[in-house]
Amino acid sequence: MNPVRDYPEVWLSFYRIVRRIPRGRVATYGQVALLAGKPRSGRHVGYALRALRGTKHRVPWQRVLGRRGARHGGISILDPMGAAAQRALLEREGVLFDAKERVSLEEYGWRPRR
DNA sequence: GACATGACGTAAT
DNA sequence: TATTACGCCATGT
Repeated sequence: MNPVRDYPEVWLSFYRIVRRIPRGRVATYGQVALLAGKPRSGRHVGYALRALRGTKHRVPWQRVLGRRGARHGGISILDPMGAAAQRALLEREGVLFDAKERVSLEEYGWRPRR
């Protein structure tokens, strides 16, 4: 069975959005939720992405960050190993973190048209 | 159905 | 800028 296909439809809509985030750019959970038509379901984007651990998929989950302020994003994964993995993946595609473990959304934020 | 949980976000302090 | 408080809502129990 396909581990992704069998997830709830809401989650699939999140995955569709996340797949559109280009290499080297990042989005926030709230942004993904908004684009998926669920303005106040940012938390659930995290749920959906967490469910991908250890599965075969093509979802660039590392490009989704939590809001750390008006212009910054940061890792929200609770598991330290997962957090380190996310940072490593992002740095490998050119996304740099500042001294406070934050990413500038001005610089790396994904700004989709429509 | 009630209740707790959580990879969130915003406003208030 | 940092911390706290609270709203939100799909899932799992």
